[in-house]
Amino acid sequence: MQQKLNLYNTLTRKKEEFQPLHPPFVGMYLCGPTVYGEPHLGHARSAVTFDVLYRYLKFIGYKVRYVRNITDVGHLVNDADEGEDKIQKLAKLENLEPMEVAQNYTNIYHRDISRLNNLPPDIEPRASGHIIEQIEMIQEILENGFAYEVNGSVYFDVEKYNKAYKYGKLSGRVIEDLIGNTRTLDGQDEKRASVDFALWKKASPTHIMRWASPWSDGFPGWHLECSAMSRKYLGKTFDIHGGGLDLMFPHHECEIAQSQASHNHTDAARYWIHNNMITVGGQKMGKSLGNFINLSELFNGNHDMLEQAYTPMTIRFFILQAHYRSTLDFSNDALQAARKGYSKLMNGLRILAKMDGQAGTGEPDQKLNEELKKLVEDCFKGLNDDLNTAKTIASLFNLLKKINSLYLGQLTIASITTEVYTLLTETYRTLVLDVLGLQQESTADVEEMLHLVLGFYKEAKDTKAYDKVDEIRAELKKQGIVIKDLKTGIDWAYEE
RNA sequence: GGUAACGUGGCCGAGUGGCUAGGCUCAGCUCUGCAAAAGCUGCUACAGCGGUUCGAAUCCGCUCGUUACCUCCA
Repeated sequence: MQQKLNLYNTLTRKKEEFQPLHPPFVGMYLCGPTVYGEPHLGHARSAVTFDVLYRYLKFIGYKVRYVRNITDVGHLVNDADEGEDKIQKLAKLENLEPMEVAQNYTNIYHRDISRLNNLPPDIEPRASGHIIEQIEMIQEILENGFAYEVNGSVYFDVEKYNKAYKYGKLSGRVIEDLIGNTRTLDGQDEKRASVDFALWKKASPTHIMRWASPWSDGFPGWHLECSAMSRKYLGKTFDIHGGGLDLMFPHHECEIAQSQASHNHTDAARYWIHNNMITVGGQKMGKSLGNFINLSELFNGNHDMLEQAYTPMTIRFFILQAHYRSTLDFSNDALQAARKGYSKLMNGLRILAKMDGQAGTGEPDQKLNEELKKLVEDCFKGLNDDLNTAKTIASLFNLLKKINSLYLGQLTIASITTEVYTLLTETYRTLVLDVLGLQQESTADVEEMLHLVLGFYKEAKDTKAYDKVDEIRAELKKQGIVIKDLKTGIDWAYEE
């Protein structure tokens, strides 16, 4: 590997050089969405952050298996609902099959997330498709003595686990504090301790999402799927586990406990990576506060908080120009600035394409060549330093300044060696397109453009400039468009 | 209450001891038929108060303010 990637590991609270367990292979698991609602800006941040990590790992030579789950079962609404499934609750309201709801939101998630040019994961397992694996895992935990059964439900014994291992090592939680602070919990709960969490819940008679198990007809606990599925596809120990910062506790903490209690007594993932939240006026954007903006709303501009629509690439750039571990504040101003920054970066690509083949034809300017090499190196420094895309984008802008100057002749392109020129263009193109995953977004409207061209066409006909008329026809035909001179006016059609 | 963060110029946002972050906005200049684009220059910074240090936005303490997690949450 040419590049040394350092990543901040939540487990150690330090930046560490990334070294996979079995190079050149890398296993990466990301907690995906619970499909009971449309994806919002927060989902996008998580997806984009880990998409860039995925892309960069592949770019520096690793063979990556990227697993991102779909949660379509198991999350509880809250304690008061006594085990009613989030997805099921919605299904009842809308009179749909639970799986229909899950499928619908899964489709929307795929649609919106892919518009942001996120690569699809290599495996996208569904919780409902891995009930058997989850049951097996519960059995292991029971056999190892870290769980107990009550009335057909199985709970994880956190206090017992804490004596053998240490519960709370990811989030820095101390179990005594947790117990002390949750004493208000209802007394009729089946759990031995408030900190215990469900591995299997017996379904109430009205609960329609249910599966058979050795304990009861029921459904798996809400942290289990990730442990079971990451293990199935990545192994008992794998390299990277990612997710939003809000999943660190209790979700990821419970995952660690489950994995450790069920097998080998080793950590499941070696590097735990967490992206920070999107905020609105300093407050977390989230479901509970109701201050979230769905991706589809961002794309079409239909939301009270939006002054206009923003394109997918504007959103992607907006996310990338901040470091993933910082909170990122949403505002229209920030998005409008992102749009311009994005366009600027894209214009650089167009200019580069026009300059090919002009370098190395004159006397090399040693100083300039060295300067350019350094700017190229800077671009990678950012990525290697805990995936600091903000830094990398700043470096790309510095590089772009030189590219623009070369293009305008303020710097002499002939004095750049072909070697440096290749390095420069390759770096710029690769980082922008392949690693940051930005893509050209056409703002031009074909109909509008044609309207303009047909105006010139009519003008040429009116003035009997038939050379011009023929030329316009020929050029449009190359684009697969034919002009139709009708009695009623001028029209066009796609060539058949 | 427990735990963990954060507070950077008009806006967004990097930066952990000394070297220009960057983008957007604004002003000026170059270029230009006029523009635009691009380049160059400039403008408001490191919440406050102390301390450590030759030197701090960066380390330490206190004060003020904001937030996150502790319940589902990307």
